[in-house]
Amino acid sequence: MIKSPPQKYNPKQVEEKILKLWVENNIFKKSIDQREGCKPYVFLEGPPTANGLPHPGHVLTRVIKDLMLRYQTMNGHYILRKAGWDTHGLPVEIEVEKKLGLEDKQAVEKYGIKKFNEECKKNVLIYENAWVENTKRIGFWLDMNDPYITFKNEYIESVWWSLKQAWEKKLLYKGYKVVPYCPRCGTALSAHELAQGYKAVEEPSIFVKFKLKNEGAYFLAWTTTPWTLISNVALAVHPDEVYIKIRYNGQILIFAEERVASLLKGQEYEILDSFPGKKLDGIEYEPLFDYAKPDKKAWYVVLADFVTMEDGTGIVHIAPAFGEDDYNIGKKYNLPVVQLVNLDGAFLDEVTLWKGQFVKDADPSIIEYLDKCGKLEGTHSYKHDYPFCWRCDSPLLYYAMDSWFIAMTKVQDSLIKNNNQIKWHPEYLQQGRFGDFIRDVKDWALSRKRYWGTPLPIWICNDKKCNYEICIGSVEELRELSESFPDDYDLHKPLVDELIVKCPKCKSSMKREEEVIDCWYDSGSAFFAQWHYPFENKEKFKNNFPVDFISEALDQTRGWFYSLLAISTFLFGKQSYNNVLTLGLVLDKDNQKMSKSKRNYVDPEIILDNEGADAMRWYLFSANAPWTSTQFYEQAVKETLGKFILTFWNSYNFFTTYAVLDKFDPKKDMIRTEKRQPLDRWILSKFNKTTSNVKKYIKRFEIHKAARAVDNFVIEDFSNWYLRRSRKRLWVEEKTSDKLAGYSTMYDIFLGLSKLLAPFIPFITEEVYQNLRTDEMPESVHLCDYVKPDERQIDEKLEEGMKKIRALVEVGRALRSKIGVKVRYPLGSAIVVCDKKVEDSIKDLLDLLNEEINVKHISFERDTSKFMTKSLKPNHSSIGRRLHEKAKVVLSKIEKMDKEKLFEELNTKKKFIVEMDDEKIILTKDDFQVVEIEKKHIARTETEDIILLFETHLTPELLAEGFAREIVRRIQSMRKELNLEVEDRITTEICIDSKQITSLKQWEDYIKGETRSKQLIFADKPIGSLIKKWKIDELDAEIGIRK
RNA sequence: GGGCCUGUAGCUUAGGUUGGUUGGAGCACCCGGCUGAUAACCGGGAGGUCAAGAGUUCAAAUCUCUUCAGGCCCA
Repeated sequence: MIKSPPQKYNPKQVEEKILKLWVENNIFKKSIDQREGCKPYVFLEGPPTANGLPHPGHVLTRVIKDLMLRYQTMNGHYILRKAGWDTHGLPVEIEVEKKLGLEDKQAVEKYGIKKFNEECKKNVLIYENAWVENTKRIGFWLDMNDPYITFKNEYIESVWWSLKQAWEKKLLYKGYKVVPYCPRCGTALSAHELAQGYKAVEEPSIFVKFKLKNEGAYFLAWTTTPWTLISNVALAVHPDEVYIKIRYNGQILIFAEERVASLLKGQEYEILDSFPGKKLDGIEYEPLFDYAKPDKKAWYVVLADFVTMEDGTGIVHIAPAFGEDDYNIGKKYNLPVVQLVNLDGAFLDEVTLWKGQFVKDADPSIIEYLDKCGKLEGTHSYKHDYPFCWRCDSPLLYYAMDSWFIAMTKVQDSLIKNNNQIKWHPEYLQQGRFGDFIRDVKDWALSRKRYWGTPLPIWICNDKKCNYEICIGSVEELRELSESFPDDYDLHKPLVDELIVKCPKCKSSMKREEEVIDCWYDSGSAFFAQWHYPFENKEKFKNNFPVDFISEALDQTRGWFYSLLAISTFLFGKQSYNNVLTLGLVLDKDNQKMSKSKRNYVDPEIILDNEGADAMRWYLFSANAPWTSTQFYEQAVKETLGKFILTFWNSYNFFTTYAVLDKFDPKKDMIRTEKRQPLDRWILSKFNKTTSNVKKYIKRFEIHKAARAVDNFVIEDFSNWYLRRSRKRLWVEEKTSDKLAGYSTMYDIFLGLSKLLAPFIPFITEEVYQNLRTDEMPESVHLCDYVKPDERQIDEKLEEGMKKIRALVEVGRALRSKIGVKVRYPLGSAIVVCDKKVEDSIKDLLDLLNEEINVKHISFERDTSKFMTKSLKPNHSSIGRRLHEKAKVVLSKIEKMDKEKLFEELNTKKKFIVEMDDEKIILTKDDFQVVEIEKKHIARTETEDIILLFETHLTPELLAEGFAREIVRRIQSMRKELNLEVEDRITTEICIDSKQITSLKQWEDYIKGETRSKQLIFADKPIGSLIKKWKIDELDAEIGIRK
């Protein structure tokens, strides 16, 4: 039996009740299990980095995932939803360092790597709990009992297996590469990490003079990093650009011709010589400093294409240890790599003047020194973007370091091919940002010189003669090679480094490469490592690869989306996902990115408590296209709650209130669709159309359009028109078949809506469904099949007619407002002027029009002639052009005349004479325009192809009826004030002018019926439990009512 | 610095592929109405340099270019 829900909707209360219902009845599990054996729709959860609390951005990705998964489940797919946690990486380490007060890597090692990593592991779990709670609260159904966790032995083992695959395919190699390096964190940064830390800075840049070895001339070079000058080994020029030798300020300088104009603007100099850059090849110069003791030939000019003429002098100083271009050119010319900086970013001891100083801090002192030695030509402050460590904010150094790489460049063709198999949403990312990235793919710098991460499983023989290298791909392999491998093991540092591993070749001991790997590799392995493949679940993996659907925010494009594709490409030669939905970022009210430091961050918990998960979800779905950024603030969610969720709830409440009074039983009382009213069939038609649109939109991931389609249906069609027009049907006392038809329709719609909306707003729909379902139906809305549009119920002609009726109501109300007759007073008649086709489409719906605009009678006409008279309007331009200054007088005379008579006169006599003081002016038809005006007591309006006319004269009968309604309305508002139940009966007493009593008596039955009055008494002193004095227009009335 | 995305009323947005009557809604605001319909509903009003500029065209919010602002990514 349908129950009457609480009037007021309390989101938190309802949602918590539903959460409990799901847990107690195991609904989530049932929703998966009941689809076992159905076609899978494979989902892969992008593991959140568990280093902070969930914020609105995470909520967006998680509810979008949930929507798609619930939708696909209801559409009959079998979906596993394994949760995952990304647990490794520098962010975790940084936080633990802060917590333990450890300043740098030395401090970590002193503290003990074992204890440190244990702390990291614990720290990650603290946040996990907050995430689990949030996930549940927003209604994201995800299997969090059996998540994949990147720090687990099984996960690491799978990752090792994949690395061994790379090793065997000769894709894993050790290289020497200039990488952005954070001296504070003691590690190189990956490209994705680097990208997060660029900041605009203003730094000194300097012009430095390098003296030629055999000539009293100087090369003028320019640099923004003075500290690298100490490790300088060469100068680079562009081979094809023109260089000049000039005399300036008493000295001879060499630099690019193109730079002269901007460098020596307005100053005097003498050009001595001019030649292409390649002429300078090999010319030696004197080093600036003598700290470096290079083992190879150094300090000469080299040729390089990367030298630009955009800034500087066209001569670039080369320090191979501190720049990627520098390193590459150094390799080409066999230049020495002079490295005078240690891993903390400080100068080595041999740099006596600055030893131990952080290089960036030494810049000013180096500049001062160069100046003193006369090697400085000038300084110039320079604005550019410089990378900083995204975690600790230290300036990064470009630093030549050994590192392990995966040779992505070797599988580039396959990457491109696989990318083309993926369906990207939005599409432009495929060949745009992502396509560009892989067309210019670089080898993946995999290793990190840190502690908390998947250890790189590469061991090298300690015997220098043997030097054998192995990559271990399983625990079993490691166990076999190592002495006393423990039963209770943890595949992290320090255990992996403490194992005594025997070289399979020479039996000497081996040492592991000490690095851990980039945690992006961890998460990019999820598609196989979540199953501990290939050690377990081979079948499961096979059935779940490639996955059908992943979705994360836009910033993952070159992060997780890339690492997933990169790994599956070199492992399996195939893409690991078929559809990717990229989500826009969540911004604050002012379009700024949410960040902790700006404090523009809304705590989702507050909104969940105040407005609820459904309102939050609906806002996120409907506000914007998923891939565009969305502003998020509480007021926005509040509006969503008021506008959509509460409208839905209140309509539902309206229906159930009456359905309960009448004991409506969906099993017995349903009226067949064909026997219902046009209004019923119309809303069913609209519902089915909406359903079909929703499915169409979701297929294209146009979630916002799907949500807006339902939003419009619920608010405009269902609540504001269907229910509004159905109210009177439910007020009838008896259980008429029309009333039951109304209930049947409302029941159909609410049950349909609960399913249609279940993936979007899972809580309130469940609440509605639970109340409406019969015993034969599934126990939860989330165990139902999704609604399928019923084409037979779509009736285009009916929809067209209703559209016209609604348009007529709109202009009709406007017209009433214009003529100033309140809707309460009925008008005698309305005339609809239209063609036969339109008449046919609306004639069955006229009751609706009638009730809205309150007329006694509606009739059709084909034209307006009966209700209009023709009249004239002077044609100002014709009269003015002919009569000039007299026009004004003529026009004012015409203005005073009876235009209708004028029209007749002009029609019969073809001319019209205006008498002036001294002349007669003849006006003809051309001087007028014919206009039609309404006859007396007729008002006119129109919409598209229909004209609507009102007979506006109010007869005493009409006035009496209107007045009766005035009285009814007062009594109703008093009933409301007394908080009476709808079915309560009352006694009403009225004191009013005797003339009005007569007219009211004609409407006594009506008044009694409408207000459920047993008695209507006209008394001088009304009594009752509520007595009120009213002023109705100019009349005084006093009304008393009592139960 | 480069690539991509976005910019429409105070706020949130539709329309933009396919150029074509007066750029359409909602919230908020003002006036009026209706109400046993709620945080509702209905009618009217005010509010727009469609970010700015230029170009193509008979015609540009829509196409092209430039600039500006915000965002993302890359250096």
